Amino acid sequence: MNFWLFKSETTTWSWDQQRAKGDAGEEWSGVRNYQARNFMRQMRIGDLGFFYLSQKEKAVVGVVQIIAEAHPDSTTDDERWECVDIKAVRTLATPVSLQQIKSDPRLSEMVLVTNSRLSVQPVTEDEWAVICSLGGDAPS
DNA sequence: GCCAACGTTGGC
DNA sequence: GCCAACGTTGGC
Repeated sequence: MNFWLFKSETTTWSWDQQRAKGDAGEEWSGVRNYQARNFMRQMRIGDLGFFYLSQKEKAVVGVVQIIAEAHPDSTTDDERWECVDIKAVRTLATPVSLQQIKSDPRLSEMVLVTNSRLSVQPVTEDEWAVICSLGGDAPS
């Protein structure tokens, strides 16, 4: 089991929209960055991820699960781009802000901190547990 | 709204 | 294959 982080903006794709898709989930389409795509290729069904909102909220707000492994991105004919499907699993009791993440020494190596522009990124098991704890959630 | 960091493109 | 120019992202 691996852990990931998906970055979105409320104005583009909100947590409410993601949750409204229910167990059917939705394609994480539109990624046009090789590093991000390569991480998606490594994802397996059942892996968990955080849903992070950049720009306005700047906080981890929920947990998602991979429900389909990498496949062609339906929003382009360009064969280079692939995406996975994810579904919302639960909302964190308390959103974990970027400020909190940056100020916590246990999270200083997070990709969110060291490479803030990467939109799909890996999260270590330790980082996963810390953020779940800060969010008032059991780390499962 | 600004700007630093980063990725991509294209000329050589 | 290098690198300058350009575009985009995202925190502040």
